[in-house]
Amino acid sequence: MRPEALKGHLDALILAVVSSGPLHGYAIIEELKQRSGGTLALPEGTVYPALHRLEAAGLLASSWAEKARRRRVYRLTAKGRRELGVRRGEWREFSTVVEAVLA
Amino acid sequence: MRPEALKGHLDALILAVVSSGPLHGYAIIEELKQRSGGTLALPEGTVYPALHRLEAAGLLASSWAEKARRRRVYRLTAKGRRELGVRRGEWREFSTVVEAVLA
DNA sequence: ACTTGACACCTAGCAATGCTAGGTATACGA
DNA sequence: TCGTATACCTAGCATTGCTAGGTGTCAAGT
Repeated sequence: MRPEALKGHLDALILAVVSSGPLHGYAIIEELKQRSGGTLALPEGTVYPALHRLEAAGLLASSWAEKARRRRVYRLTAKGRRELGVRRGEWREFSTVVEAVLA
Repeated sequence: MRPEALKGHLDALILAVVSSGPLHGYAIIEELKQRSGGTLALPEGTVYPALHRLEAAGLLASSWAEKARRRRVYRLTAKGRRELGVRRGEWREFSTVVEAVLA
């Protein structure tokens, strides 16, 4: 899969993963790999900046884990949850349109 | 729909539209609007550069229409037809993955 | 005759974003 | 001890859709 295919949709995927419960960055990468059956093996250089972007936008909030390894744990904010809903709707519309044109 | 959603998928949409028969640029824009039920109202500044890109990549070929208005008519090359097949497959995979993660 | 709008093409420069490639550091098993 | 996995980070690049501007033709309305 070309990397460009993901553009504009990564944020929604991350929000969806974090909506199941707080996760740290590395675990988010693993979870994306898992849920996609291995297809979505995103490099850290893709995901970490995206997390910072989402936090700056107020859609995620983070804190350093007290124990164990140095981990920044992200959780969904109320705004992030609303945005996830919007993005899911947008995905519906987008995929419907693409299907219609490609068919 | 955010414009970024389209990124990386526009080429496939254009190839699909042209695969039904040669069309000039403006008509391609109209056809995309039509097939998407009005959702895909793409500005010329998006489509024309994309057409040049696709022609430079050897996926489309063009010629000026002899009669009537000044029109550059695009048609699919053999390479373009193959690429369209690849892109359709890629879309399948991509949308499956997104569904799996968003669900 | 003039004006408006649709048709039809083009491009420079911008903004967003995923990736490459590099860096740092800890923990654990061979 | 040495490699591998875990875990974080960033600068700079390449791609790409869009904005905003430009040119010109043609038909219809006033």
